[in-house]
Formats: sequence, structure tokens, C-alpha cells
Amino acid sequence: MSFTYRYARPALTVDAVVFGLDDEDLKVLLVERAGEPFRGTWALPGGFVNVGEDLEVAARRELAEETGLRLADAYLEQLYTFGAPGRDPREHVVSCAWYALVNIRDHEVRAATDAADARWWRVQALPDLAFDHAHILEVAGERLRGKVRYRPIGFALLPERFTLSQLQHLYETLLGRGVDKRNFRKKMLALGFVVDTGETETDVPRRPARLYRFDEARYRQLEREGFEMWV
Amino acid sequence: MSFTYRYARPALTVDAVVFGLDDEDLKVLLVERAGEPFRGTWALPGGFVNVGEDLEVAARRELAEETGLRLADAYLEQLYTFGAPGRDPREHVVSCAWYALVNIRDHEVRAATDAADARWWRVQALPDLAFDHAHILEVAGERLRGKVRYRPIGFALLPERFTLSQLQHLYETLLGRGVDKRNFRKKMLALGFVVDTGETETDVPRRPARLYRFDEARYRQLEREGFEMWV
DNA sequence: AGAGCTTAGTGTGCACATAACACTAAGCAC
DNA sequence: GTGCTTAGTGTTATGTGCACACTAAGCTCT
Repeated sequence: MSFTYRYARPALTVDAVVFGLDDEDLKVLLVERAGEPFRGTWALPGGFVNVGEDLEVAARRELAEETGLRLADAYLEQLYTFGAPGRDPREHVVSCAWYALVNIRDHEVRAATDAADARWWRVQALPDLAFDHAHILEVAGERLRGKVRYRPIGFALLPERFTLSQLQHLYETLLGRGVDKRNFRKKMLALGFVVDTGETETDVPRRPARLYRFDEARYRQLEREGFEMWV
Repeated sequence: MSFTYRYARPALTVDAVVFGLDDEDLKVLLVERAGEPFRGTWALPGGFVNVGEDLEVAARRELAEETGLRLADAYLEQLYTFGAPGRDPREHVVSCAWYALVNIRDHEVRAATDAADARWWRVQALPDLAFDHAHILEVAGERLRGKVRYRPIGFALLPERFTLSQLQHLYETLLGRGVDKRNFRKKMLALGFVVDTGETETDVPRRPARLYRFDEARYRQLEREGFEMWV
């Protein structure tokens, strides 16, 4: 079967930049390519968009197919569309890139279709990447660093219940600088959408911390009222 | 001549949302469609991307072809890629939308290829639009309103030399609210990249105002030093 | 020439937000 | 119960945002 058009068309793909956070670092999910071109090279999960398929749906599908990861309550947003001729050695391929923030512990990752392997890599120590994926990752990193300061998207990187220390560690990691503990806690609690669950950590070899959660409904309410956060 | 592929491909287009400002309002450049579908309906200028053509180049080309407008020192940025199946009645068409800010007086507009007419419309009083272009325009408006507050992109809407009153009018129009004259002037001049040219207006039936210009080199310098604006 | 019109241009004070800073509290391990 | 580790807490100084009203300068019209 084949498809014929009156004019030549660039191919259209989606790629996903999935960020995760563990106790140490910011990580990104990559797959090792099983097919040509760039066989054996690490790359962002992604692939061709089907006709009649929404771009976001395509991004989720390719991600699930190649890494086994299904985005549920993760944060997912379109990043940018990369269309420079020559970015794919085969032909002109335009890629609509998306980025996602997930809690690493919630998601089992396994290599699948078209991928020889799939695993998390430290953003600070990436392998060589296929295509222009290093560039895409750079753009994604900038967007993440920029956006986390005025939108509460970072919470998607944490478990549902988290301590203020974890939240602070998250911001320090993303912003790349330390912040003052007292000021940070004051500011976060003053925002009004980081709420105390009444629970505390268990099984930790030290004083247990209170557990908080991100109250999304409250955030949306405040947003409607014209409130603005700035970290 | 025709082109055959192993798998079906969505078509790929670019659309341009060009904003301009005159003494009264924020305007947007639209074309009246000369061909089907939506013949006779107003739409964003745009069209199919050629194979081997960069997306930004395609956006500029389509804009020039349909409206005669050539973006030189205008601000141009990718907006979002719209790919919902059904957004074009013919088939699955994915559109990479761009938005631009230009100084209306610098640009002559005339209908050309594929367009029966081309003209500026007040953003507040738009006609019915073809495809999902009303939605694209809405997204563009949000982006503009958001971005103008922390990036000095608004200057692209003004002539090279402008008065602080013009600049204030610009911000008031974009933000949709009045601002205090004294505070506005203090803040703008404190930024350091709005510089006095030493000249003043001529031929105005009132006290002439000083003319300022946007010093882009200075802005880039400050940006590198980690400075941040916020209006 | 002078009166009137129109927009340009200017400073202060108060309220609030940010940033710097160090010690006690609580639970666990040994 | 001692020691270790991280949790949790307030005050002060400084800077920024915001409200607010009058004089200055050039032109027009008579």
C-alpha cells in the first residue's frame, strides 16, 4: 500500500522530552535506537504521526510504545516544532516536540518497539544524541527553568505527598542555585495552594517532616482571581 | 508530477499572526481567501510548506506572497503547532503557527497570490475566520499579552524613535488596562535599554515630547548579566 | 501679543515584599 | 541517654511597587 500526493510533503514526527527527578538529579528519559538511521545511538522517544491523529495523542502513543511509560497525571506541554531541512539525514522531517514532567518512582520504564533500550539519564551527563535531539533537549531545559518560576508545574515531578525539603530540593535543582530555607517555606505556604495533609513521613532515621500536597483546584481558583506566583 | 510515500502523511502548513499597532488599537493582518475551502472568508495568511524549506522561511514566504508584507526588523516567533484532525475540512492538515509584531506604518499591505484581499483588522472586532484561525488568534493574543510583560518585544510595534507616551499607550493597549504615567516612565527609564535620542517630536500642535529608542545591544548585555524586566 | 488648549514632564511617602541571618525541636540509631 | 540528622521557626533592614497632582512648553486662535 502506498499514498500519492500532488505535491511533495515533509514527513511529520513527534518527540517527547520526559523529565524526572530523583533524590539526586534531574533526569531525562532516552531510548537507544534499534533501527537506522543512528542505530545504537541514544535519542528522544518519538516517531511518525499517523494521519487523523492528534499531535498530543501521537506523542503519548510513541512514548508508550517505545518506553512503556504512560502519562497519566503528568504535566505535558508542546515545546516547539523543529523543521530545519537536514535535521534528519533521510529526508525533510518536521518534528513537533513535547515535554513532560513525571514522578520517576511512579513509572516503570522498559524498552519496546523500535528501541533497543530505554532508561533515565542525568541531564548533566548525557550521551551523544541522534538527530538534533541535543538541541531539542537544550530548548526543553530552558523552557522548564523559565516556566517553573511562574507556574506550579514542578509538582508533577514529586510524589503526590511531599515534604517542603523535597520541594525546595526540586527548585534548587531546576534553578541551579540554593535558596534560603526559611524564606522558601514562607513563600510556598503563602501561595495558598501548597497544603498540609496533616500527615508526616514514616520510617526515616531522623525527625519526620510534615507532608504537603499541591492543591490544583485551589491554584486554578487563585489564577482566575488574577493572582501571580513568582519564585 | 506526483509524490508517493509508503505511509500516509498529514499535510503541513504555516500560518502567520501579524500584529500591528496604530494610534487607536491593536490590529491583525488578515487575507480574504480566493480559493476553496472557505472562499471569501477571512483567514490568517499562510500556506503549504515546501519540502526542504525551513518553517520560518515558509512563514515569511507565505506572508510575503499573500500580503506583500516582508518582515525585516520585525519580531517573529513560533507560536504553536495546531494538528487536531478535522481542523481542515479537506484532510488532516497540521499547521505551524507563527506570530509577528510589526510597525504598521513601515509596511504597505496588498493582496496577492491566493488572496482576494488583505487588510488590517482591529483585534477587538474581527470577522468570522476560516478553519480554526479564531482559536489560533486567541492563543497568539494570550502569548503576546503574557510575553510583553517580561520581554521587550513590544518595541517592534513602534517606529524606531518613539515617545514615552506612545510606549505607555502600547502597554496599556496590550495589557488592557491603564498604567500610572509617572511610575511607568520611572520604570522604563530604569530598565536601561530605553534611551533618549536627544531629539524631540516636530510638527505637533502641543509641547513636543522627547524621542527615545530601544537599545537592543544594551538589552542583550543586561540579559546576559542576569537582569530581568517585569512590567 | 496674549489667552487658552493640549500633552510633556516631574517627586514623595506609605505599604508591602524580599533577603539575610542562627538556633531549638523531634525522632532514630547506637 | 548521647549523639546524629534533618525539621521547623521570626525579626530586621532594604528595596520595590503604587498611589497621587501640579508646573512646563509649544502651538493655535483671536
